[in-house]
Amino acid sequence: MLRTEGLGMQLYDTADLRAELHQIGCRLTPQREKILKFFQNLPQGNHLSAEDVYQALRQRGENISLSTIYRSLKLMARMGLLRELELAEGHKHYELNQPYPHHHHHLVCVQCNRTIEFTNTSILKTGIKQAEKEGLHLLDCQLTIHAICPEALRRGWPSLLPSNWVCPRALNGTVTGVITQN
Amino acid sequence: MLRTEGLGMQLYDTADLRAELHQIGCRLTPQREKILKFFQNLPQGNHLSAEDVYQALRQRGENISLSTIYRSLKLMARMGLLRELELAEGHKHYELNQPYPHHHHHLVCVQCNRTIEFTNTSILKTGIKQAEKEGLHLLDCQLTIHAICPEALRRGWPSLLPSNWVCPRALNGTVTGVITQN
DNA sequence: CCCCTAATTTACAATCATTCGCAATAAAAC
DNA sequence: GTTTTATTGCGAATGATTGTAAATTAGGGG
Ligand SMILES: [Mn+2]
Ligand SMILES: [Mn+2]
Ligand SMILES: [Zn+2]
Ligand SMILES: [Zn+2]
Repeated sequence: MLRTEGLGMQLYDTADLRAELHQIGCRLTPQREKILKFFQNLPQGNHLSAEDVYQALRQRGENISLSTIYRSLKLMARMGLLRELELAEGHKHYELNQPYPHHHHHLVCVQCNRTIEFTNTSILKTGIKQAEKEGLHLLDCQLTIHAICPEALRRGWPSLLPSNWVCPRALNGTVTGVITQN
Repeated sequence: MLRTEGLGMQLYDTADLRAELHQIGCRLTPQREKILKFFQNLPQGNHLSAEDVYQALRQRGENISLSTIYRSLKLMARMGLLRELELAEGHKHYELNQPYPHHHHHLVCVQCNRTIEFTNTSILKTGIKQAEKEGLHLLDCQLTIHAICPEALRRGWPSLLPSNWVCPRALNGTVTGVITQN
């Protein structure tokens, strides 16, 4: 569910989580609590796969099974606590769902997967309007801009690039935490 | 590559396809030609998986292997002839890439997968602007609005719905061909 | 036309993310 | 505490997609 309050999920505590879980007939478990807390303490701009979350928690000594990670991520995405993203990599990524005005979108290079976040309020308005027009309840609204680094283009993309070729921009990591204004 | 000419892909014929394939060191094969023609003759609003394309062509007596379908769809998406869509179903969908002003976006119910297309010119402008700002080459730009039918909400979503429950709206098919104006 | 070479197709195996089945465990309602 | 039923964890299963290697074919140059 798209959250329209002005507060971030950081202020969403254990009691709130329990309440919201109970509302839909679910229970608060240590696993669910830890997973949500983990996302709440993650720096902005991280987009993690289920496997990423699994490894990160395991390193902290938490031993939550991968199945449970998958189940929890899906549940929390449905509940609107997390956002499920389809970037360009063959697996889903998750981030904390930050309501308006922190709601944002993604620009991603299909070659190096570098991902840049940006905000744009009119897009959310479009989503609200379209859902209302069709009589549906809005859950999320994501503009994904697929792009390609000029370095890759010069090397012959969209033909196959040499399998060992890595986009130089990928070196800064595949994710930037900077949210640029529209 | 995002195509900005005013013509639809319908007017993209065999010679054009050959030329564009040769430009990137690829060959024109009967398989590729048939797959593109298939999409060019598909009614607006269809979003097909690789398996869908495979079955449809097979029914027409064309025997193209599933592997080839996968590879061709990916190649043509890279070339900008097709658009690769991440709707809500666990597999990719493809449609003919219609350049501006036919460029459109999708509103999809995460329960019944009903998909509604709509146009909005300002979103494409946003995509162009963001890609330029970051110095990347724009490929595609898709607003995907995730929503839920009120019928599903009333039945308890986001808790698990009875496994046999089907959204009544799914009966009209999961896709509508109508493009509504923004 | 014919030849040559590299691109492509094909059948099939393999991979990878994700889900499922089920016995064991543990919330939370009473 | 007891009971109920959601949840976990494990391994197996699934399903979309990709890889492999041999056979085929497109298309450029004679
Ligand atoms: Mn993000
Ligand atoms: Mn469409
Ligand atoms: Zn790149
Ligand atoms: Zn629905």
